[in-house]
Amino acid sequence: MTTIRDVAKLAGVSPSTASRVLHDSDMISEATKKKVRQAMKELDYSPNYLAQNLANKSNNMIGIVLPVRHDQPALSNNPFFMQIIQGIVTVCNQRNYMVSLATGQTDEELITNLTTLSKQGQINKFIFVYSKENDPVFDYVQKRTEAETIVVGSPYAKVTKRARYVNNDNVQAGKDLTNYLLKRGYQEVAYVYSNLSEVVQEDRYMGYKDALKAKAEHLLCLESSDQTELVANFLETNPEVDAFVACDDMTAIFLQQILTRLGLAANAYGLAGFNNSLIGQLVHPSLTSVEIHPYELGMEAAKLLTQATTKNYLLVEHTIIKRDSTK
Amino acid sequence: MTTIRDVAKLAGVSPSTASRVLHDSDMISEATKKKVRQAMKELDYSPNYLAQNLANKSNNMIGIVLPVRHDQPALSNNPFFMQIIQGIVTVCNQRNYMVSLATGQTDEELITNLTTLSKQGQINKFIFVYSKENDPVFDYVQKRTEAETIVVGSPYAKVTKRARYVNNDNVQAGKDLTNYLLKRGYQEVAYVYSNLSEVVQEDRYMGYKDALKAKAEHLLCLESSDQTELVANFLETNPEVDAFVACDDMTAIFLQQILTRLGLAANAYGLAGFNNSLIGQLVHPSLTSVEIHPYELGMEAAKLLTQATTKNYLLVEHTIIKRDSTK
DNA sequence: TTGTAAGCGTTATCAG
DNA sequence: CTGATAACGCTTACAA
Repeated sequence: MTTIRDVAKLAGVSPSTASRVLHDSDMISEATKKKVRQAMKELDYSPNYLAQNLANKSNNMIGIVLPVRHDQPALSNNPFFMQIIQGIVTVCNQRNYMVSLATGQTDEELITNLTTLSKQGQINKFIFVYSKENDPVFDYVQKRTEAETIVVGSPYAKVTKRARYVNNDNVQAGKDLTNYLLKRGYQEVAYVYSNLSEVVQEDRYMGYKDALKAKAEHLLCLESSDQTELVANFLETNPEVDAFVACDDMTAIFLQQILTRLGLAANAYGLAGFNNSLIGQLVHPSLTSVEIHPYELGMEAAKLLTQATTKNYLLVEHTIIKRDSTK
Repeated sequence: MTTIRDVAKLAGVSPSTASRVLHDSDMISEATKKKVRQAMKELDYSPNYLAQNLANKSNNMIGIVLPVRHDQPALSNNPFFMQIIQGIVTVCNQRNYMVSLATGQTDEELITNLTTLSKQGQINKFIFVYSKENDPVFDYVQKRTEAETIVVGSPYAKVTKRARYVNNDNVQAGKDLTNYLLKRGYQEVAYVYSNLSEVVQEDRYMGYKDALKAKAEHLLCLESSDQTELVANFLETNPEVDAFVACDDMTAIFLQQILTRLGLAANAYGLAGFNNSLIGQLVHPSLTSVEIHPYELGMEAAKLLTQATTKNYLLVEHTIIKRDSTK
């Protein structure tokens, strides 16, 4: 391992000078900067973060908090962890931050792990990649630690300087998607959800309602692709409906399967979902969906933590991906 | 932040003694151990890893290598990243290892990031959570670094002490699943795949073939739920087929959709997949599938790296989850 | 069995 | 502008 002393020696300067060059201090002459940088290159030097952090009492680590293992809702609510994480990691790598992970089997275990991470003085910046109501883990971090926190997802708690959010504008997305269907010529659009008590589904529903204006609302609650009867009844009671906005792609696909099973043609109804999941692209007819850009969500969350900023609530754009399921 | 000096002072010993107690050295008397531990408890002390690692020139960090962002195949091949990662993190947290992440937009960027991590002397243990043929990133780590590596997935390269694997026995799983269908009374089982050049699909196919023994093989290549014609033709040419083993749940679901579209009853054919994906449970009829225990895969990978062991190839058990799609 | 002191690689303070 | 020196928190010879 080559250290900053080696660099200094080769460049014929003192370690402190070399250190200053490393940080591009403006109290160093261009001449020596050149010399030192040359030496760094020759020795293929890269600084030791452990030592840097120890000396600085700083730390360039951010912790990603994953949902606990058995938290099915949190896990399935958000099929984009990987992409969010990739976004976070990309930004952090660029900015020379290390990314560490924390999770556990249970809330208690996760809290213990987070405490350890935070007490060791290693990490005082966390990104929660899930968002859920009354999360004891989140509450703990807020109350018992000094850590700065970003949540990716819908805010359940109050937004503060120490608890900031990166999210999509789900209300707007719901509105946009519904309007898109209306513009495509569909007359009566229904909203399909699985659990309205989830903020995301609720937000998208608000947007849907908003887009309808004078038009009548049609609501269908669908939890699996088993519920053929339920859908048949719905179609009978709501014969005017000619399109569906589903709260997510999975729900949309369940509906699609049921419609097929009911013997309806592929394009009998307009159908659109959210999240632009892989499976939605491959299904027949391929599903129009709202891309929510999870990668960008992750990037923004990481940026918020790695730079001075006043923002504490940040919205990431969405995009409607038009496919065959909407005429 | 409370340091080991604080502990030592409170316990009335020297820092080195306190340090020794921290590591349960056997050259310290039980009496002083007790005193020191008491002090640690009182002060709620926990050691600073940065300092420990710096002093030790050791490092208790392992790096998880994610596929690069645009590597769709690697990403969709493996819908279990999150669970694998949770397994890894759980074990590492228990054993006081930190987990760090690396990824990038491109192979080059990822390689740069890994080099940095490794040169800084921070990390010399990596877990690749994806496995792919001729991966330049993997090759780089093998050839240019001293790092120990574990790959979760099918080995593409030679297994060595420095490149170890944790995987399922996919051949056996293919065999087991096919045999299960045969035992259920299905007579002629077909294998459905999307790309046989992927080791996983190929392995499962080998197992399928193995289970058939005297029986005839039937192969169907299906890439999306669009291909209604293709399936109709297949059924015509292979009228004796009464069940399908699909290379994964997604493929199974595509087939299920097409069969429905062809007007066939839900249980006209037996159908089973692999991976026990969420969507397979919710689909109608719910899908029999092989659970491959990704969480355990992650745990085993982490164990391999955090304890002395001679094993360099480890198989994790699979389980057939029986649902409605197989009578 | 315990304490002293040097050192891990870096940075910050203070002199020059 | 640059260089010595002490310090970050911990470990480990070496000494006692």
